[in-house]
Amino acid sequence: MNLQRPPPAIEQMTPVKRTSLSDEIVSQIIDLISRDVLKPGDRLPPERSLCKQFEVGRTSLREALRTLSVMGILESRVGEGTFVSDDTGRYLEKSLSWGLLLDPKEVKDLVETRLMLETRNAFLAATRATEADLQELDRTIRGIEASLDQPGEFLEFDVQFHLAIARATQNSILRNLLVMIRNYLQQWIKASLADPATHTVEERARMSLDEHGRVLRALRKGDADAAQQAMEEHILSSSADLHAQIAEESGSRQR
Amino acid sequence: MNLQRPPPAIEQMTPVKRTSLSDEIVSQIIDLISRDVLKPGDRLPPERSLCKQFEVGRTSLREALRTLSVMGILESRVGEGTFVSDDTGRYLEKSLSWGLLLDPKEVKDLVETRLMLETRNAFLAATRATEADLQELDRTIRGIEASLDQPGEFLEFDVQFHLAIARATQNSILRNLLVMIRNYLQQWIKASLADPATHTVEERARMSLDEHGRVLRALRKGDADAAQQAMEEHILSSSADLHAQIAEESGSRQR
DNA sequence: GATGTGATGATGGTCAGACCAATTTTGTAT
DNA sequence: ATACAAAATTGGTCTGACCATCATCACATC
Repeated sequence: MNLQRPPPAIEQMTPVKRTSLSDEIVSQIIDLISRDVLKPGDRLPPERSLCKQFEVGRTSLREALRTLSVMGILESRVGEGTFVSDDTGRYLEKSLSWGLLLDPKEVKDLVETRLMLETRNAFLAATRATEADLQELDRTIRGIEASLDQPGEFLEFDVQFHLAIARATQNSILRNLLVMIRNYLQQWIKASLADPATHTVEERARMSLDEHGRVLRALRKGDADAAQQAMEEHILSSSADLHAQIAEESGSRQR
Repeated sequence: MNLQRPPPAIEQMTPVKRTSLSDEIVSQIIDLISRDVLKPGDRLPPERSLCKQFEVGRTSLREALRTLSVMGILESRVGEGTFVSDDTGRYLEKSLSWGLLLDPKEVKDLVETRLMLETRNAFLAATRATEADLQELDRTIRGIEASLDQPGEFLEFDVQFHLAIARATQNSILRNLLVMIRNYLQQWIKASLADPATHTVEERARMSLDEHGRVLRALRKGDADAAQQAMEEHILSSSADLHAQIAEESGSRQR
């Protein structure tokens, strides 16, 4: 049939796609969100209204909403409505709640990817961080200091610190990638904090505080290489516990 | 207002959940897959049969299938049926690409991200590439050499070369990220090849051939630093034309 | 006036039956 | 056997209906 086709699998995602109705709606809504027409927390019109607006049946509309819910972009609550999720990227938690676990190999890849992103972000942030960025970093590090014995809050400030650095790079793509990878790893990070197999929570927290401080000092000096190196040490240090955690769980996969 | 909130975010996921019908089906199917009752490539019974089996309406059944499709676990093709995806675990890359969809993509940021990914991939590939990987790289570089005057084919081999390096890292996440970024940039790369504003197509092609050769030699020697540096030079070199292209078009951005 | 309470409406979740479009399978003619 | 057309299969979509949950508000109670 189709003869001269030597270059077969050029994994492209672009080819013409007979877009189904629901997929069309999905991309429209994503577009609205990315252009800030729809902001996190916003409530969408009720399904029956959207049907008329998109000129589709409720089935297609609901498939689209379902898709976006699975992706963690929307949340539906019966009797209330459908809302734009506060933090997009919760996708992983959903997968996990269904018992879908990443195998250890992929976690290793995630850590490796995170190491690359964090170090590069630190490097770039060192030469681009604005005064506002630095003050934000100050705030988060004080938050870390004040919550050494409260794992929940500590973790939150920890995320904020890394996020602030990502923002300071002024590169939204790098930031997005980092946030995404971080979300994937979040559960293991939580677990490694809760499990005193290696360090106690507070030990780990103090080490983090110290390491974060080093990163921030390098950023303040605008020393890109130092910032990169400090971040690398921090990631490797905090990943060590994580690796132990993974080794522990591998094999005891229930699901 | 709400001051008295000492124990605020004890983010627990335990609360009772009124599982919707479709979610129930989702977890049942996932269970079947994880117990190898359903294997990759297997075809599921038609929807109407599954409805009777689960004793639910087709709506709920389809929502479940849709969910699993979004997660990359199932694939539906009209007229054929629904199949268990060959490689479960694609849900990772899927969500990664969605995350990027949520943000307008700046070319400058894309190039910067690509530089990071390509150099890091080259670095890792130098110590991990198998003999098969290296032979694949040989093949593509010979393809580049043979198509210096055919922009279409040349571009194809160019993509293959970088893809082969990404595979050699043995890190599927890094590979996926690279493919994704590359896809976003592809249109600009094409344009910069077609537009002789800076170099002729063949000049550009010959430079690329040379640079690619340098990268490959470093990989063969297993010299990670050299590979990284060669790749960095290559990306910067090939991005130079691209930047010119962008400067040319800047202002005429649609979307 | 503050507080509980019940009715009402809005909204997401589910169902049943039908039709459409793409694909496969079957049947028939060459 | 081969080629082509008809029929059956299957996922995609539409319509209209009903249910369970939640928000709202008027009303009765204290």
